[in-house]
Amino acid sequence: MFSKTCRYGIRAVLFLALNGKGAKRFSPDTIAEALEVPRYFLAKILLQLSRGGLVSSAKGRGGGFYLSEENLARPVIDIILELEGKEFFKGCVLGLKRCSSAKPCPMHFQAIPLRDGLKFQLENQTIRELSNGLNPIQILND
Amino acid sequence: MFSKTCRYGIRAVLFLALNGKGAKRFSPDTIAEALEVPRYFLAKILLQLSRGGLVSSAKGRGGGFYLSEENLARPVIDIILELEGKEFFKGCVLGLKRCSSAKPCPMHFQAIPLRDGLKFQLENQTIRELSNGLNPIQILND
DNA sequence: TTATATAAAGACGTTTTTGTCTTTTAATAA
DNA sequence: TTATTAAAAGACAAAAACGTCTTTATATAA
Ligand code: FES
Ligand code: FES
Repeated sequence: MFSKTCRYGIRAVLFLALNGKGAKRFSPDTIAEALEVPRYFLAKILLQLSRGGLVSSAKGRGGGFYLSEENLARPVIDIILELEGKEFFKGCVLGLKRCSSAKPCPMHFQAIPLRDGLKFQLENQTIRELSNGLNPIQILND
Repeated sequence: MFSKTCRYGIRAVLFLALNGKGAKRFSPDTIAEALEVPRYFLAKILLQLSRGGLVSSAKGRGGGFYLSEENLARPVIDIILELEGKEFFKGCVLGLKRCSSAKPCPMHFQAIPLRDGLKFQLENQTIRELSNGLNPIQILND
């Protein structure tokens, strides 16, 4: 479904949402240890998310990653588009050049409504909303 | 969504379903040219499908790939399970060790119903059914 | 029996994804 | 100002996915 990059990224963002009360900052190492994911790899993902405006960061002593109000107000889908690419929810599931109900491939009407359904949900839910009422253990590996 | 292996494989199976009236056989080259996919790569995919009992083949002069009655009666999902692996429709979309509604990850209730919906459709549709009423151009690239 | 056509097997190469490590830049505390 | 801390940048490497090619086995036709 999602790449490891994307899976780690979503969980890291939610980790920040759940633990960041009071302007706390977190290093990639701290997050990676909590989520049990490769630390250097996660550091790169956080950097990419930072470039995409999905997370905020501060350099130097006392610095680290965190979520600003703006970050929290972003729709969840933006995490996925940033890490999987802008085309993730576009195009034919069988890889054909065009995708339309006018000339549908054999799987079009089975797959596209479901994909569009997920897309709609993620477009209309902010990171804050997704993290609300979430138990911190829900992003942990066991 | 699907890997290239899986996308090429599904289209190749449907090519055989649509063109195989009258016990015709097709070489990987013929199929690859029609579908505009890499021929040697497709040959490997067809071999894997053959091992999985999704397509049939005959060696030697006049041989090639085709679909038997048994092949046509297989559910569409088996193509995907063969080429993506048996775990494709299983497990947590965020990669967590366990997936259950008892301890759901943040995306569980958004993603799992949709995935299960697609799974159910593909389990309950045979290759023959999927190919019925299909226009051959629907598996072509343009 | 011989030539030919074809799948099967397997070696090899390229690209993308995933993962690791070191060096540089910048912010803060003392 | 100096030491320390932490993100940013970038080099490197392993694994998986994607793709190509050659050789071998086998069935059919002549
Ligand atoms: S044409 Fe293939 S998914 Fe729409
Ligand atoms: S727990 Fe993640 S999808 Fe079910």
